[in-house]
Amino acid sequence: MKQPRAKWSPDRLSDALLNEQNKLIHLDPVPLFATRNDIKPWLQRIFFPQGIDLVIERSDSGKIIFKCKKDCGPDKKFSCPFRIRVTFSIKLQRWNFVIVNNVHSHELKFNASSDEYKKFKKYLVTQGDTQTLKFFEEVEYKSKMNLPILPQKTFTCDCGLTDEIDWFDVVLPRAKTAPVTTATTTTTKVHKKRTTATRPVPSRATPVQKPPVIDLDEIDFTDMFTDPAQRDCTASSPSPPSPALRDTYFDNFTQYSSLLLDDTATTTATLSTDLDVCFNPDYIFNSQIEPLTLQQQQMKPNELPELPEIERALSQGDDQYLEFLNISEWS
Amino acid sequence: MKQPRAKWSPDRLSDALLNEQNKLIHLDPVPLFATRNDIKPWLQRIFFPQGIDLVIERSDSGKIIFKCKKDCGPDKKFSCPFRIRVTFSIKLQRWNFVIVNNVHSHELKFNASSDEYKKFKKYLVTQGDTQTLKFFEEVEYKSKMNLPILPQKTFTCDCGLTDEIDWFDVVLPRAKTAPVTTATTTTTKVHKKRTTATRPVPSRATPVQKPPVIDLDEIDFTDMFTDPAQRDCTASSPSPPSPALRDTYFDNFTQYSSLLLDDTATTTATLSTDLDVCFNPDYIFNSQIEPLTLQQQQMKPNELPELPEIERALSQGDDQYLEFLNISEWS
DNA sequence: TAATGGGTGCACT
DNA sequence: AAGTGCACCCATT
Ligand SMILES: [Zn+2]
Ligand SMILES: [Zn+2]
Repeated sequence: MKQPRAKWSPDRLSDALLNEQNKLIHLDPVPLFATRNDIKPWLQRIFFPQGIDLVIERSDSGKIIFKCKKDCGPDKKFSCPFRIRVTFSIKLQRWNFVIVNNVHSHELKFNASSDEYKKFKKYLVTQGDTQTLKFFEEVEYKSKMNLPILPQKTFTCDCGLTDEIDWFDVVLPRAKTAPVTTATTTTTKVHKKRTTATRPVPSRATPVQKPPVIDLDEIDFTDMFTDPAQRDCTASSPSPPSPALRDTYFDNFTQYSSLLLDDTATTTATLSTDLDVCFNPDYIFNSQIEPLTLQQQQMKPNELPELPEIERALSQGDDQYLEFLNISEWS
Repeated sequence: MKQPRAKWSPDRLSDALLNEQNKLIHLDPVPLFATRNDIKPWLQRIFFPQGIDLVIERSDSGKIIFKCKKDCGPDKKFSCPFRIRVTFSIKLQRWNFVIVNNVHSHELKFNASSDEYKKFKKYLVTQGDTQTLKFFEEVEYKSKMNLPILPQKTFTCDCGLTDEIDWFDVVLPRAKTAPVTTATTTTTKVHKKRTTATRPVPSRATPVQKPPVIDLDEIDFTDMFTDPAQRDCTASSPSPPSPALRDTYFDNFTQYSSLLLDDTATTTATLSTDLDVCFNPDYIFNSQIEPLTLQQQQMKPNELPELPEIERALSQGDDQYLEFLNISEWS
């Protein structure tokens, strides 16, 4: 495992794409797929809203390589390096999803007239997936109205502490390398500045090594305990959160950070409730053959636990990964 | 129709490939094909013995573009320009075969271990085409023995009039441009020198603008009327022709040349009897729906002449083969 | 399948 | 980020 690797839940895809431009992004958890043919639609379900039109570059019974569809004129778009490598693990009896080269040589723009998109919608009709169809009706509407498709929940702080703030712009492992005290301080700083400073988000079309952005989804637990079945994936464009709500965000975030940094904590439930792609968890976790375990059934989908990589590495004794995380001294 | 175009019967493929390197080669007549899938094996049947391993570059319901299979390492073989364009004519309700860019960027060598060839043989088994299977057994044998696969019936003359001789190296159109008198003289010259002068033929791997060769098939009508059913495509290596037979060859050639050069001649029937690829006309003209013409039925394919290897070696100056035969002084 | 040229998705090898 | 054989496409006239 030479290249830096980060694991992200697919329902936090936006954050993964924004924040891990120089790493392999391991998407996990993913559903079990009845057949190879179900994989592409599942990916399209989450990548179309990102403005990424996927096609298969190469495939066989144990592997599918996806890339961006070429839709431009002659060599207008140099070959885009973005890839998604989906491989079947015989040992684990499941498909692994890894995003490779998370950069693009072109603009990311949803295109409702795309050929792939039409085929995708046909597939949804075939599957009777009205939920997703409704969701994409909204996507098309936003696209036509020239509105942002994804809830734009990120903003930046120009307080000068961006680099420190950036520590929070991660899943767990990197946070471990920062002293708790610094993190706390930074959090406070962000909290104080958050309503005064805004800044345009850099274009996703060009690689950004250290995007100075903070994704508030990290701390957005607002609807954590609402019924997943009630979730409204067709909600219209998000409005800016109220100052009170933002305070809640940051309070939650602070708590969450503390929890994560507390090595005495035994629970690893992260209570991820990201709605970046307005996800329908039923679709993601439930759409395939394998029945949910009792434990899974009892959990509300948006409470599904996400094991931090560090937890996995520790439990599995993955020394290589621990060394990569630079936490060999961790105790 | 901008590019020069020449029409050749597929059973004279060797001549066409040798002599028309800067023209479109229209193969005609061809059988009627029941389905699109029958086209590739038919082409392979005649191009494998040429050392050309064909694959489909692009196809749809009304078109198949063939090119040489790439079997070399990375960019060792620059892309070969050779193409065969097969298109369905709605008007004529038949498939048209046109060879485009009759040059190659690589050696032409029969490869019995080729993947395409294996599939081709499977197809033959499927079709129960034992005749062709037997033929290719012979091809494989010759290949393994490092013997020339095609009857090499062309030879050259070093009398210094090669360029003029070249005028005969055509089907009808080009011959028209040469004065009859010159042509006649040249023919005589060739006749007198034929057993004394040899010269190596340039490799077919590189384009040859004016190959200084004369194809004796032009004049070989020897066995034109023998029974086709008797033809033996598996005949063992040919023995040298008798001097009398050689004289017949040249007499026929003279007659034929005169006919071609006579611009008052209205018929373009070439009475092709070429056996370059040890052809079974039944396969070519009969394997499909279309019945043989009366004229075709009256021709007796298996008496079509096959010139001995030694003749070819002499004519082409194939020193390697002559040395193998140890007959460099043969007269 | 008007004729004729090319792009590219993607599974085979 | 296998390389390529092949076919589903589209564009122009
Ligand atoms: Zn891209
Ligand atoms: Zn070639």
